[in-house]
Amino acid sequence: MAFTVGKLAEIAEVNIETIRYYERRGLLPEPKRNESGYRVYDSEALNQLYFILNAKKVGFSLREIGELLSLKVIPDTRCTDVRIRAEEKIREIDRKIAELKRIRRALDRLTRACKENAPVEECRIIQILSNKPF
Amino acid sequence: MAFTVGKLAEIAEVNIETIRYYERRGLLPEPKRNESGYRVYDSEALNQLYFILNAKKVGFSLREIGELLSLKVIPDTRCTDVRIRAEEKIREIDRKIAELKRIRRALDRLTRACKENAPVEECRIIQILSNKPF
DNA sequence: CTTGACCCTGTACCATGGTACAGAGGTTAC
DNA sequence: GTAACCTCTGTACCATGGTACAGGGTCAAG
Repeated sequence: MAFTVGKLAEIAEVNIETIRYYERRGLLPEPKRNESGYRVYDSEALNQLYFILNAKKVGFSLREIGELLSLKVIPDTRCTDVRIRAEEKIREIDRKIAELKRIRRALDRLTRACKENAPVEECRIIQILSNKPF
Repeated sequence: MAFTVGKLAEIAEVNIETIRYYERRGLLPEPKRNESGYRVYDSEALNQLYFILNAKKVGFSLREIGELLSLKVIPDTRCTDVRIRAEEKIREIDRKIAELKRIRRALDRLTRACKENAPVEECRIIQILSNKPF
């Protein structure tokens, strides 16, 4: 139930430096220290680390994760406050998907403009991209 | 038909430092200089700058743009060689879209787990994210 | 002939998310 | 008791894509 930083890193499958980095960023609380000044973590710290890693996986930046974590300390915070952020993130992801689809269509048009065997000087893809954007 | 760097920046609507940065990165050729050592650009340089900006917009990194540009100098390059890169980029974008959709679904599940008025200590979103990832 | 608006080079700095030391000290195994 | 391995702090470095000076020179208007 008590880990050193190396053990925590091993369990969470994360670089040891990353843990110290998260601590510096204020995402992990400063842990207790043993007599030699070594960091001593408990399972709560492990869960908070998992939270950071999972929140990252669903698209939150470290700054946003910090904000989510600080909600916990603000008195009278409701689950809704967390949910609102998740919903805003969903909208952000939807915007990104739309943007990527737009790009995908543009690339599709470009590849269709390609006359396979033309020398690169006549490459329609390059020509189109060399024009002033609208 | 001959611009200074400031004029080029104005026409292409890009920061003047960005142009010098692209030159350092080898994306823009070193331009001619006038008697005072000022950079002198022509419309070909403008088109190459447009190419960089447009290629960026369709998702190519500056490194990849450099590779596309160097295709032009390799003898016997065909338009297909450019097209192949565009198609690889399409696949990359498709992977990104799929990943974002996966994330979106995960966030959807999380928000549905939320019991609106629960205090943050009982927040299901936070609880789920605090578990070991699969 | 001075003021303002350019341009030059070189270097430092920004965000983001880490990673990699160096140089010191602590712990464990044989 | 010493080698191998852990941890500590502090700082530097990585990629990516720029942006912002400082401290100089140049040029056009009035």
